[in-house]
Amino acid sequence: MRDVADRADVSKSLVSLAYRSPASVSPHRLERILAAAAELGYRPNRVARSLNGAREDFVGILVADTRNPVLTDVVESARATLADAGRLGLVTSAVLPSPSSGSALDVEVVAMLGDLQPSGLLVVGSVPDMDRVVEMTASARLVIASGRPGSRGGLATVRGDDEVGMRLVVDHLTALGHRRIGHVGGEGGPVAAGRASAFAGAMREHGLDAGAIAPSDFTERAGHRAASALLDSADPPTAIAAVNDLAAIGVLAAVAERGLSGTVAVTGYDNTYLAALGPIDLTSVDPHNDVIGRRAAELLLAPGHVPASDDGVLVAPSLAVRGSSTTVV
Amino acid sequence: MRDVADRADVSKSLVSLAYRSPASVSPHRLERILAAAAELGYRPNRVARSLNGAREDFVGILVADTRNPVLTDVVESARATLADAGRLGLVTSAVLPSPSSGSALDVEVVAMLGDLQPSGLLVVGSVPDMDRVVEMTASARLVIASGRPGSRGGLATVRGDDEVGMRLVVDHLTALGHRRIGHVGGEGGPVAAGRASAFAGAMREHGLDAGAIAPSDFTERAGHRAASALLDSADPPTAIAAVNDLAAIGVLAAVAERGLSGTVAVTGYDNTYLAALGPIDLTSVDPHNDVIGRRAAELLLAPGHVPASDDGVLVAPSLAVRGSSTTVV
DNA sequence: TTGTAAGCGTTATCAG
DNA sequence: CTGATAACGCTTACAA
Repeated sequence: MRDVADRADVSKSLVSLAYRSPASVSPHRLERILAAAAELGYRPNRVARSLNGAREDFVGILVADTRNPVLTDVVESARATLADAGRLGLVTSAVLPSPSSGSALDVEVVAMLGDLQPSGLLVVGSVPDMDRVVEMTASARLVIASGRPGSRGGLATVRGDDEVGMRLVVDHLTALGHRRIGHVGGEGGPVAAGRASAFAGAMREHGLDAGAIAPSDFTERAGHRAASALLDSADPPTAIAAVNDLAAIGVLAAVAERGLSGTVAVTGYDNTYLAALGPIDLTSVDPHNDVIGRRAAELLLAPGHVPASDDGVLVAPSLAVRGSSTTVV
Repeated sequence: MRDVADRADVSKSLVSLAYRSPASVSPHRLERILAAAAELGYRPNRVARSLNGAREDFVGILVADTRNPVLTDVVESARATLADAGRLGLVTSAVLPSPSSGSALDVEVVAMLGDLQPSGLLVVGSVPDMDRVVEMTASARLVIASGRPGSRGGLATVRGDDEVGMRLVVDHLTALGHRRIGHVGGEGGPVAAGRASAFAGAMREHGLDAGAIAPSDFTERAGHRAASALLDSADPPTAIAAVNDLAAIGVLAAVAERGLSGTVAVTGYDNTYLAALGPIDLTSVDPHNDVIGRRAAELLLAPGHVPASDDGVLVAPSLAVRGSSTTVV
């Protein structure tokens, strides 16, 4: 910085000022400063900036699971929104596989991010030990996207409206004439639990029996097993709504094994690119992850305090109808 | 740090030393220091550490595409290896979608990472503008995993051996009796080009004609179109080796549309979880991304200079045989 | 606008 | 092991 100042024949302070508030530097000196910087290949050191108390002008993005396509969709959309606003988004992976509980917060990474003093923090997905995160990044405005519903009160949250999503599914299936509809899911975390109860609620709204819920988590194998149980029961459903796309693929296999393809309708959830693949062709609820990411980034960018309503922002999903649910009963 | 020193009744210097080389601090003082730190909730500020010239004891991981499952597999494996060695791995997304060329280096992120003075840098995938990256992170030892083959000379590289991979495919298919084998791929970058020429080489080794290469990139749609061209030609192949799993899924669809399922063998590449899905059941080359990630991390961890052989480290793949290629001709 | 000086939290050096 | 001091690259406050 001193070199730039010398070359531009101004003071070190003015160089600093030139980057932080260019407007308050006279145009001709500003130009000289930027020219000198360009010649010297100078750019302000962001780390040094972070060292003094002031919050830095960037947003940290903490991802719970880098392999989950739902989360990476949200992340990329948020990042693009931040970039459009000229704000840097630093994505980091927050979770490390642990021998004991399967996965744990990567404390070191979060600590480092906290030391960087980001002005905002976007947590994408369900990160363990949120209390720790909040504590270590106290400087930042916090928004959670696609996280555990209602895990921590008082935190701003943006997520898909699973109530509406499941209602779309049940509306669609009943419109096709289905009455005996099963659900495969409910296990593996609060998201699954929420979708199961949303399913039950939607069924009741239609005056239908919501008893046929076969426990499954988010995996293909579990979906297959749960669907097998439903299909082999005394009163098998004519349609099955799965908790996500992967489980739905397991359901499709169970249906195919019984020669029921095209007879039993199947739906997934999340509308990942899996659902659109030719051999799969799965009707699925699209939570609009891009919108979730964008809204979350906008909350972080907005001036003032982040509104921390209890429910948070709910993004309305839509239904992507495909071949797996075209049978009319 | 001063507070900890006071509480533990030692000098500030010793607290610093306690964290950087615990062995050189007498056990009983060390214990007192750690106890004081725990009570005060103190941890060394990593950012302040990075500010003075010395390289920091962590590795930055730059990912070219967070949505590419091949790359995230490599990243997670590298991260786990680093964690086992007690080394922090900070994953960041290096590429931002750009209006012009589709995607561009996120210079700000790389600059920030460079300012953090990582001791090592792992670049996963093909990142644009590597010269820029090298320049901005001069402090770090650099290793590239799963990157463009031979893009930049003199850089340490770890990647899958596509020569061997394609030979495994052709060996497998010829063992099943196939003679007319087509390839779908060759477009979309140097990886595709390399696989296409590896395919041609393997065919020649078997004394077969390698002429049937239909241009396709890594997408399902392109795979479908290319396979359609092959299958509708005068002398259609009895087996098709695709450049990756997604293109292979397009190939499967083209095969199915012509009522040739079970007759025409299909193989993919990368052995992503797609290939293992029930309705897809695709034979695929497994590049062992976990090994690639681990080897890359080990290069970074090893003492001394990173060996920068021109070819770099080649990891031998294996073949995951599934239903899509069980037909015996 | 300028120049000066203090401060951010650490590490490094060095004489005691 | 201590204590003091300088340095890392920047921001900020203040007096000129």
